[in-house]
Amino acid sequence: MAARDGEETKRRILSAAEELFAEKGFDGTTIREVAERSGLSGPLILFHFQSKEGLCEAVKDAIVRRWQADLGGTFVPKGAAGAFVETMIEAAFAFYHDNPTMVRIANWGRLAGDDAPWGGEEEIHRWYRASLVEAQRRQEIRDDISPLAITALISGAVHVWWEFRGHMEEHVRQGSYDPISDDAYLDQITSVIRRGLAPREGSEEKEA
Amino acid sequence: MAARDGEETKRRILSAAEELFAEKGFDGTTIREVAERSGLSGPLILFHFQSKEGLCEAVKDAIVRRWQADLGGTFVPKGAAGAFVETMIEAAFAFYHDNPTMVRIANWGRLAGDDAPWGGEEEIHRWYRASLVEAQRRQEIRDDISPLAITALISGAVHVWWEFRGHMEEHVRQGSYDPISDDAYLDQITSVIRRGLAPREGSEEKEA
DNA sequence: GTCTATACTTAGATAGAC
DNA sequence: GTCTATCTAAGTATAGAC
Repeated sequence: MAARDGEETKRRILSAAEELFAEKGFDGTTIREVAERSGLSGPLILFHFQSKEGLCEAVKDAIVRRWQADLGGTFVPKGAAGAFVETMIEAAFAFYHDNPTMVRIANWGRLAGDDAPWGGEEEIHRWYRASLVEAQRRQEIRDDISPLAITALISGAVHVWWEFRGHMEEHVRQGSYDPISDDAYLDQITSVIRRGLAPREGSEEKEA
Repeated sequence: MAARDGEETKRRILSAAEELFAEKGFDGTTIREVAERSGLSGPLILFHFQSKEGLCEAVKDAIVRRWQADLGGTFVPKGAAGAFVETMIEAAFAFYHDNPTMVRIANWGRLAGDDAPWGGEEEIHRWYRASLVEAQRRQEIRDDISPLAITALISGAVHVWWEFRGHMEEHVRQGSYDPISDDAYLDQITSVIRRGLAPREGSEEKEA
């Protein structure tokens, strides 16, 4: 069926596999399913990627590569001085929005015990820490909260919003909560976190 | 091997299965593994629970039942008026600490697309919402943040701390962050969230 | 209630023709 | 490079003795 073009074939396989791995996890996906979705045969997949394991690694590699090519765009605002916390929340929020399959594949992996950082992740966290420490030095945010706690608080607020989405929608449907939009949520947590991190005296910051 | 006591046998099976489901997920666990860990035979497991599916449902049921029996203890502080947000953070934090297998099994399920609320979860969320709305009415916390956003912010901060633990430890190990203790994290996020939710004027609350 | 033996199904992977 | 046919291993589940 395919154009007898190795590179194109590999791309097709990777694309189908990434979708399926995101949906059902690595263990929950069979080579046959990847074959079906890509319109190719199982043995051809193994021909190009040696084993299922190899296919998984290739998918992760492809995601990381794509992500790194994109990093300049998403994370570059290193200059943004005063509003670093807002920038960080926004970037995390946008990241989850823009990379759903990567997030889901990472989630499957983490549950399965894979705690190793992905691709350029370390670099980003070092940048987070450095920027937060710098903001603390400049008294732009409180210095009695550790950078790790700030990062976790922000990551958590964003993670839950996107990853518990269906679950929270159930609660909304049952009348436990009133729904709010993505933008409203982003604004509201930004406001809470920003005010919660504002230094004690004087520095009342203007509200958005 | 077992004492030919059906109830005791079921308990053993459920216990082994719960551990394994938490570790590896439902799909990632085989009946043979449950048999091995419980010291019983595969067919005996199927005799008592009909199918693997039946075993999974039974494990979930057992967890929910245990949880509900415990709810009075963990979540009862309905009286705690002023400090509701603190109470809520503490309860969530303690819950993750005390119920690791339940949390992991719920995580596997959610990733696999099971968004239905568990057991008495709805009740708890209705209580959250009601308590938050009441606190807003009393002007104890800001009323421009939706209860859903507050719940998500708190759940997220707690979720990430326990569920990204190994992952964050990797970042600490690589020098991206300085480590902090569970208690320090709990104190710090409580402080940030509490201050972030404090009403605008006058009501400067005393710090812990 | 519990086990051993085994049937049936599906997964990953290989052989070999084209 | 790609497919069909097939092997082998592993999973769920059943049969039937004890």
